[in-house]
Amino acid sequence: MARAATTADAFNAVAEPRRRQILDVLAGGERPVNDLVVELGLAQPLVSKHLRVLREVGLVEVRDEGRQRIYRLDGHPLKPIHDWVKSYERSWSKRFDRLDVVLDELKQKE
Amino acid sequence: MARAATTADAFNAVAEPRRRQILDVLAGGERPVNDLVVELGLAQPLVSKHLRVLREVGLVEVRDEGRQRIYRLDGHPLKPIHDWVKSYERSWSKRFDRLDVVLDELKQKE
DNA sequence: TTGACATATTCCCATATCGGCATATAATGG
DNA sequence: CCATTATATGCCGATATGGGAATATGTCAA
Repeated sequence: MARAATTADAFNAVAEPRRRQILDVLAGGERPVNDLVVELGLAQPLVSKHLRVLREVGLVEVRDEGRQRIYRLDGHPLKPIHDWVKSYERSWSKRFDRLDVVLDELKQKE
Repeated sequence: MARAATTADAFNAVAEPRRRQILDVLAGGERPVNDLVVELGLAQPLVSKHLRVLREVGLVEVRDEGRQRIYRLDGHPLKPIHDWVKSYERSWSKRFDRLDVVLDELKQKE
């Protein structure tokens, strides 16, 4: 056995910076491939490949329009990431730090 | 040029399921390596390697205690992930769907 | 010191990945 | 049909990766 496939889920799809860039552009509205190529300054085949990965995990959808293919964002697959990360929010949030202090004090008084 | 390093940031560190498992266990409190080995049922060297990646991105910290090394969670590096993903929340949240409807209606009335 | 325990590191393999280049496929305009 | 435009795919090379096995390092206990 060897390395496990990594492009098979949203966590991995999004771990690649260029794919996040693509999503960030698409967040501003749907785009044909060439717009992405221009905006990101990447080679066209590279963009197509990244789009493929994003498609396979459901983060983008395509629609044919003449000879163009319009890509649109679908953020649903990001929800599991959001949920997982959110459970660690106490680690960095000042709000939670203060809450911990209060809870500790309460515990002292018991 | 070729493949870019992927274990160098939190996005990638966390893209590996077993590393998320490790963090999930550590979320319950600090642990020596062997506890992780037992709880996750992984080979010890493998756990040490994953811990190394997590250490390098700052997601865990170590403390020596006798012949054990106690690992502790530090969630701070997760904040950028949280922030990035959060900006896509409208994509899946029903709340935001309803907000969009309201905003569209307001726009109609102008 | 010696031996047992706890952890990290090294070497190796199989494979997944990103990027470049060339090429295939597909739709359109003439 | 042909040329052009738009996109996807295939192949290749370099390298990163996860896991296994063996071994190194480090610490304590007797």
